[in-house]
Amino acid sequence: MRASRYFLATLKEAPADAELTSHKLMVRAGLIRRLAGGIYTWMPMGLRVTRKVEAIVREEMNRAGAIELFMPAVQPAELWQESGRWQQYGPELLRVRDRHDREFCIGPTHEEVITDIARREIRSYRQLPVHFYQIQTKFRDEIRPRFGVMRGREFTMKDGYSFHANYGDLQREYQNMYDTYSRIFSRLGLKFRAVAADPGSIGGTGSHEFHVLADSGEDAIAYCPSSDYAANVELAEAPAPNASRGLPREAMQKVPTPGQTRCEEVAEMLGVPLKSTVKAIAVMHGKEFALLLVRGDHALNEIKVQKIQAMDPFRFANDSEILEHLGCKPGYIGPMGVRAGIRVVADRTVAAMSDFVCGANEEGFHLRGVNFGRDCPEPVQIADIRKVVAGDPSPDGNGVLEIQRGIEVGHVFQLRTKYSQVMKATFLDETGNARPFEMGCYGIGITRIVGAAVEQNHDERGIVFPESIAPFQVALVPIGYAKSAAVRDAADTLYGELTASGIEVLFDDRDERPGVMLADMELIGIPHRLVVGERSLKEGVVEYQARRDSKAEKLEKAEALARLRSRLC
RNA sequence: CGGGGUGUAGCGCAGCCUGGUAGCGCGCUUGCUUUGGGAGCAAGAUGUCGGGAGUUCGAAUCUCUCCACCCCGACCA
Repeated sequence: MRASRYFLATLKEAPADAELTSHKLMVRAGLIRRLAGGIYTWMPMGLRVTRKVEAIVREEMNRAGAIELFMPAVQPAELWQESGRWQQYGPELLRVRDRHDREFCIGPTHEEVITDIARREIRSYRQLPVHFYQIQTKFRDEIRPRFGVMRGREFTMKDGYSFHANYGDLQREYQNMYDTYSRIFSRLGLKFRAVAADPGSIGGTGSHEFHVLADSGEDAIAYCPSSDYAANVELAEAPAPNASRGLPREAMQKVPTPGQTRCEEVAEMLGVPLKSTVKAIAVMHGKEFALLLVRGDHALNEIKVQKIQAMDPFRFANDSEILEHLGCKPGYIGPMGVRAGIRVVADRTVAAMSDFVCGANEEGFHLRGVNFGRDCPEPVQIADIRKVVAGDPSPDGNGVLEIQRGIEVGHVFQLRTKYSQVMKATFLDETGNARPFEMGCYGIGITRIVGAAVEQNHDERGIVFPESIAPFQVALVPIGYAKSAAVRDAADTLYGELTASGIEVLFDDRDERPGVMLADMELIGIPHRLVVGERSLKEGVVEYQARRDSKAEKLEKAEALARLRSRLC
């Protein structure tokens, strides 16, 4: 491709609304342009990248035996009412009406449509198993779109749905997809990790997420370096401490802590370790008020709370509810002297603490030397309600956990019969009985992968695309293209030879100043670069530099060609 | 939805406090010079100062209101 006939949309400065590095770089490199909040145009250069991601995903899905189809983006409300999600999904589902006032939604996902296809088309176990997938535009009206294409409202997703006669076969396909996804992310050239996940609102049982590792990722992953264990921190279990609770040593004592409302502040003021404080979090479950206790240096895991009995759903109590039930404002609350009937749920770690510091339920005061049993009642309920932290023992019993951050780019679920049952999608088994399909569901965020790839691979000069998804493989930069016949001849010839070998070349024939061309090629992140100029031509060489190299290498033209061919063809 | 912030040329910003001719850098157009890391000189074009209402002789500037966007918290590929 000659740059003079293409469309480069590079920018020196990033728009002010971009926060994340990858977002800034994608805009600056001319990959994307924002149309509205969370809605982006894929510019020519960016589209080339997404097409490459799609191609790899498509190839591997086909290899794995899945069959591509294409479902409508606009879906009738009736289907969603049938599955119950028309009510459940909430405002994230973009609902529209047609001219006859019939209701539709713009599909955020396609379980309903594919289940409808299956119940119409598949009648016998002889037609099973089958796995359909598509690469399609989804729309989710996110509460807060951000990070450019990483959390957009409109995005491209590969979603696949498999149908099976029995659970065993679903498990086989689940493993097949787990392996396929691992191969896809490896081919994309990304550092990633597969982790056990919370099945979340889509429902079902087994579930794994695939995360591209990046410090700016929105998710935290707990993993164990000495075993295979890896899980989203939302899910990772914090085992009960080994040591049993120590005996009380201190007498309980009320201490003034004016203005100190956070555990950190109280610990510092009293000169005690943060680990010996207890943080009380007031929540409401319907009309019921409850107190959750976690150690001062731990964080509440809301997903785990959601899962404990009679706590789903819950929300944080507001100041007036706290005042009503504890007679105190937040910042000084604790389990001491709470009215009977208020449920106190202690984290496992807290339950094993003695001589701890907590709020006195009196503004400006905390208590130290507090002990369960002696000073306040034993907690009504003990549960795992905190987020794991680095250094926690691994739930599989091998070593300790580390935490790293990731960007979720893939998710595999075992849906089982969640949709087939409510939507009456059945087949006849060997004995002639109608049974609901066992279903699996497998998603990959195509456009998010592009953002994640940039987030994981960039430097101060711009994007460093993995070879597999770079918009072009080679940047050919002639210096003095218009002036020098020698340069022009050499560059044109090289361009012809590379192109003839099937190599994708961005030939910068704009006759810009060298700095402009080099900076643009680096910003866009093209992995290989050849510079042709009079200076090097006189020495009979061209200059080759890989995007990550710090210096150019002088190579004879034939050698440069041979090297690129052996690498890229 | 709650809390914080920003809207001025295509992009990045100043001007606003203290009302009085709409500015700077980049980009864009034309010409000349330049040509190995985002050129120099000269000449130019581009604005409902987010919208509306109000105060005032006069509003980018003060007041009210609406809107959009961004950042921090509840969602997910």
